[in-house]
Amino acid sequence: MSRRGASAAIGAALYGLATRAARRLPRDMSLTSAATLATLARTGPRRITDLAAAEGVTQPAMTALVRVLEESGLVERRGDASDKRVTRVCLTEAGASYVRMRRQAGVDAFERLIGGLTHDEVDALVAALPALKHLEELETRDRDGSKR
Amino acid sequence: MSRRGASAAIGAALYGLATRAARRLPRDMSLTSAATLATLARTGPRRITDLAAAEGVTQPAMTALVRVLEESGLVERRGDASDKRVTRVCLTEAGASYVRMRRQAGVDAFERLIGGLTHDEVDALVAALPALKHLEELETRDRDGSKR
DNA sequence: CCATTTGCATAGACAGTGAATATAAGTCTG
DNA sequence: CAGACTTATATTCACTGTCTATGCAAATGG
Repeated sequence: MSRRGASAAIGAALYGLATRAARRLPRDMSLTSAATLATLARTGPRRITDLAAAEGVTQPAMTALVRVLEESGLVERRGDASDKRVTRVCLTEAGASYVRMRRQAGVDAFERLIGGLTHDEVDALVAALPALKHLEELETRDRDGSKR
Repeated sequence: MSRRGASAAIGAALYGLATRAARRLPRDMSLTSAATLATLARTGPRRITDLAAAEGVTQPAMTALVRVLEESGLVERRGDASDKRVTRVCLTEAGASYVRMRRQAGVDAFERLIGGLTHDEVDALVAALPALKHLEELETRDRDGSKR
């Protein structure tokens, strides 16, 4: 297969898998809220505007979202000493715990599917692990870069 | 790596990739609407209740969703001759075209990311293609099966 | 036939989101 | 250092998507 054809085939397979996986995510919380908690877990406290840009929503939407998360005890608001306009949003222990549980549920769902693969197929995926992790890193960088 | 550890590592990588990909999907339409159109493109005309179960929403939600899609010209309602209660929802040519465009956009996004991989990484993904397609098939079957 | 079941539509309520705007704090300019 | 501008967040209003509860018409089974 040509390199170009390979990209198209891999892209199609990953797109199909990703769209199907997206439909199975738990709906006890909006996708944006879950993504925001995951971002906080990954990068530490952030300001509202920063989070809004990272998740691709407007600032008012993020303000409302943070208010709900705060009422649920998943995040805390903390003022910034050097700039009193700023609200720093911090993950609480309950929030961190929620992120871990949700992530584990997603990983478990994939593990169940992997259980239906042949031994050779699992081996092939193990060999492709560095590539998958690299793709994830490239995606993260691409998103962060294009928003700033 | 043990087979068990392998599943966990692959699951984590795929989950991470899927959740990141989900956030980049176009937002000109709800996830459910896009998924419904994709289901219609994949399996042909379906009745409302059937679509609601397939997408994991209630029947009233699917009724409302189909109404919007119909107003946009992406689907058509057709009565069923043998059972006059039934509404068969059919994809129009415009709807099929939208599904193709959206899918292509998603595939393109992955292709761009794949362009940042090394040659060896691409080779590994090509070798894992059958496994990825098998996973997609397992997921589809799992969802269809658990809802009926 | 009449009661029940099935398939879809409607009504009412609520969460999430965006656009426009308000408020308050910081920063710059002359 | 006073006033204008910019930045960070909050508020308001409207709209969409979803749910639960319910209504209605067609099919089905004694």
